[in-house]
Amino acid sequence: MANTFALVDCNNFYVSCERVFNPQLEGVPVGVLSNNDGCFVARSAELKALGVTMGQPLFEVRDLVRRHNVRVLSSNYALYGDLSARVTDCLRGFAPALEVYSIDESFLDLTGMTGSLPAYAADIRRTVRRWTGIPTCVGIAPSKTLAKLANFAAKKALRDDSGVCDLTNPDVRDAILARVPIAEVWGIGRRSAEKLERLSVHTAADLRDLDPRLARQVLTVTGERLVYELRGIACMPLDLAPSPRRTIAVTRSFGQPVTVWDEMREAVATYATRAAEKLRAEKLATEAVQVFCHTSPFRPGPSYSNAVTVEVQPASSDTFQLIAAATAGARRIWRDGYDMSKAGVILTGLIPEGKVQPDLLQVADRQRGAKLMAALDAINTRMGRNTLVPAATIGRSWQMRQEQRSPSYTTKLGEVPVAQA
DNA sequence: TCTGGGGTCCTAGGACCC
DNA sequence: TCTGGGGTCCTAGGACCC
Repeated sequence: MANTFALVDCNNFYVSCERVFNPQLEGVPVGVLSNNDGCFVARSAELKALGVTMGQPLFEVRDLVRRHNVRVLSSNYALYGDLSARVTDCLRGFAPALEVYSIDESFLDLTGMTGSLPAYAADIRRTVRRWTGIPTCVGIAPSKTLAKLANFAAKKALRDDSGVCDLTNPDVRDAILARVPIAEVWGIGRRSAEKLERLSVHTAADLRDLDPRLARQVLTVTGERLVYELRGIACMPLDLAPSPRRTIAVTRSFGQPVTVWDEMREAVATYATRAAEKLRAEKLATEAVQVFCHTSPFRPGPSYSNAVTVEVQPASSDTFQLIAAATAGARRIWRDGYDMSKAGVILTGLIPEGKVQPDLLQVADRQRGAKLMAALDAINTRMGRNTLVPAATIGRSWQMRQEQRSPSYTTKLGEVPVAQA
């Protein structure tokens, strides 16, 4: 039996989240910024209409923002993560199997479903809107790649403005594929689009009709798979139980350039602290800590970029051990005389906590450390993140800017909205 | 003045081994 | 002057995604 996938994607997700709690943002141009208040990462329809693009730096459009009174917000991931979970819960009621693909998208398995698929999709949209306040679009097709493409068609109203696009019918599919530019196909980025354009592949239909062997030659196996997916042959199954993750990263651009070692040490110690928290929250330990720092790629002056990996043996999730490894690494790549713009700590070599082979001579130390970490986590969970922090992380001159953040309406008791009746 | 963060997958090439 | 072949593992870098 042919597969049927539905991709449910939230519209302008971060903006929609902000609007749920602040109705004054309805109908006006709204943008949500990246960390450091740097670039736009979400735009309302009104802001897109003004010509602001995805990833555009705020400073480039200051004038436009003032002239049109654009509401500009810092990102509030606690809020978005919480609403995302509510949307997912709602979707689970509509399909026997579901893959959470990103914070604002899920694939649903609708294989074997009888009755009208578009009507079912319309019901999904209505229900999610009513239960969570979030608007969505739904794309339906026999492969995940085509479901993504159907969702694009629904968002752009290529067929109609119902917010739903069903591409299970081959005739409808052919007509739509011929209208979708190659760069909009899932998995085709800028570089691949350039290569394909040179081969006169301009639309999704052109790629579908390409010789799979040629696709493999130009774009490796992922390109070949894309050709089959576009032909309606599903090569990518639903990922129901995501495989264990391979890396944990905490990286930030600085609010201002860092030029002295002490500040770099504080920043890296802070990132290591946060990374260790994530590690313990997922019951993992790491055997390697990678540290990097670099100057700004956008600014003139001497540039520098370096990274180093420090082994941790035996594997650990202890904040103090990770701080020690990260700062030792950072010291090795640190150079005086540069304006460092960013640094990060990336934990590679993750293993489950239970699989760590402890050093027999240090079992007692490990147990003491584990108790300390458990106490630390308990206090920070109860009293709020950063209630208790290692001394090495104190000093915050390098911290990122976040001037426009909305309250944590759903995740901090003190910021829950109050309704007056 | 001001330009995000956190992931995955694929491949090529080097190290190492027999 | 002449200096194997094949396998595995690891890492760095490229490309892509949201």
